[in-house]
Amino acid sequence: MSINPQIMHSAGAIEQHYYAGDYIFREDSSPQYYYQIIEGNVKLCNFSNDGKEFIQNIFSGGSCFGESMLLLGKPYPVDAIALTDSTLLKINKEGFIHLMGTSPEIAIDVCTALSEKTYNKFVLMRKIANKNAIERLTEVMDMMKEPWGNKDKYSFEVPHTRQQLASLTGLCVETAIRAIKKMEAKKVVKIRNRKIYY
DNA sequence: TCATTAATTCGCC
DNA sequence: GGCGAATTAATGA
Repeated sequence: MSINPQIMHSAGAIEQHYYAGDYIFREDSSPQYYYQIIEGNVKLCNFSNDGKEFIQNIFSGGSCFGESMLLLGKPYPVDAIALTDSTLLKINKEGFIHLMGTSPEIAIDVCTALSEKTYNKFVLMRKIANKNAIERLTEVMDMMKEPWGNKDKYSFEVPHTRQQLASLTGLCVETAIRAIKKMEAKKVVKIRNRKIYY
């Protein structure tokens, strides 16, 4: 669910390239753009004072982000960081509002994308609360696997490091690793070359 | 290829 | 469960 890149271009959107680790925007800064990913992966996250991070969300090609804060006019509550080298399409507030005004389809697409993210957030929050490490990781992997066509066991290679999985679930790395090993023993996942298959 | 850095794992408390 | 150290993989010169 995202806006046709050509339409965005004609409305004044610009492409911007980011290298892995680059900040796209920072917490507390003021929202300027609607972003759509052409290529690459982006995470939205927070860092606590002691340096630990909590990943709110990870987006890949075709996804968009920043729309909720753009219209709200409040400072960003998260950092956005490129996980891989990424190309993004961004459009400023005026252009974005204009686009929404010219086409009901686009407005609906944007709303749908936003709803989807909100929905996933709710699901994830509910699953992550009050559960042990194994269950949290299972839920996160379920959500990541869902858009993947192949539902077979072990068909899905988890595209994140253990660090990232831990940051997504609010666990520490060691706990995540221990849980993943138990999951392997229970035949929930398979590990090959440190890659996790679910 | 070697050196540096990041990720993972393990032992210990 | 968390800390520090050891091991392994990835990255860059």
